[in-house]
Amino acid sequence: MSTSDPGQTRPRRADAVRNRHLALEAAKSLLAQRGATVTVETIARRAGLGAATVVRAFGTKDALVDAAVADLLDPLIRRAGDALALPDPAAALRAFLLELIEFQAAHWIMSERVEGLEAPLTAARRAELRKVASGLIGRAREAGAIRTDIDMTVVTVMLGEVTYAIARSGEASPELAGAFVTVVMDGLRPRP
Amino acid sequence: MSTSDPGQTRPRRADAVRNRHLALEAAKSLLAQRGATVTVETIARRAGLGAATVVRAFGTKDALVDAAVADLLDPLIRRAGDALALPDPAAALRAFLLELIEFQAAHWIMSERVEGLEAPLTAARRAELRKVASGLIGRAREAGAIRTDIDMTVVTVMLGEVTYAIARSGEASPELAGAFVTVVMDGLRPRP
DNA sequence: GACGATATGGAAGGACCATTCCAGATGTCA
DNA sequence: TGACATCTGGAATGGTCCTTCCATATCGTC
Repeated sequence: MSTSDPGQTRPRRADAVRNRHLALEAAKSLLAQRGATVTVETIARRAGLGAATVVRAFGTKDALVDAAVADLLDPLIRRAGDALALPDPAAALRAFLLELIEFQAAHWIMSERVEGLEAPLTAARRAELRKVASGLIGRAREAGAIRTDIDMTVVTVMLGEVTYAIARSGEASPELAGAFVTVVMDGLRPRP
Repeated sequence: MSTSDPGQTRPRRADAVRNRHLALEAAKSLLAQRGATVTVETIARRAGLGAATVVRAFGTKDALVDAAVADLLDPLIRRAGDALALPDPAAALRAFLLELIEFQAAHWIMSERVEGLEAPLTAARRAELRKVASGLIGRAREAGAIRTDIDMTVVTVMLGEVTYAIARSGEASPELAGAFVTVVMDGLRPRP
């Protein structure tokens, strides 16, 4: 389902497009701040719209959340791609981990279980992110910066869960994040 | 407010005591399995009681959850205490971490944010657990098994969050848990 | 500028859930 | 065994929230 479907359905009215955008931005901001418990009513008020309008623009609240989270993930994916261009693979991985922690700490909704929630857009972005992260890890491994006695997919899962955890803990101070990344990177070094 | 208050109020009736126990056991089991979203009605049905009876036995659903989670934590605290008696501090810490992961993986509710939930009983148990864990970490540190360039409270927080994260990830396979503990323990070793 | 298609939002609908009520059942104690 | 305080659970209550309705407003086009 792409944004425009020329030939069959008429294009949506300009105000509908604008309102959809307003709703999405409001949702992104509030979901990041307060998580998935924000009510549609709250999102609508922030966007300066009626609750009915917000829901109608996406079909259901769940679809709105899906779209908003997917949108939030976009810049993170882009920055992970940028890290792939850095010359030092180990430094790139370290930088990415720190960014991941910062991102998750700044986006409350990222730390919520979304059990059984139909979220195709979010799932696709997560897959993309995982792919880029695997690239970073693989590159560090090829460069000899990561031990090979542990399966690479295990390392990938581990880093994902673990940055999540650190981000979630209290205030996720830079000190804690730094110490954590140091410990894990050291632990991942090939054993002498 | 202690369980018995002799001299003032009469002791509770035997059936009330028994039903409270049934409700608590049902709650423990269901909370571990499905998390805090289980309804009072579900717990009541499992316990073979009416929903009103279950709520009345604890005052509110939140109080019931608090009591149940506190109860679930008890055996874990006991086993952590046992680990303190092991001769090798590093091995004791490692064993405790593995147990912690297994415990959290087996108890869904342990991985839920309980934001703003009044939970004095649970808070007390968590404090106890943290104390024992600090003992384990401190002992390993004194034995020279843990680097000293990272603040010990940071290490404590880190290990807590991080076992949580690993437990939460998918099925928390023993393989993943083992790899994770290995990496973190290696990363925590004093740098050569 | 006018007309039809589309969009809006306040209000109503409907689902879910913790908690309270109360009439009847059950334990407790003399 | 009888009297009475306590306890029980089905039903009622009150609250929250997503979603749908529909009369009104706005847009797009001719």
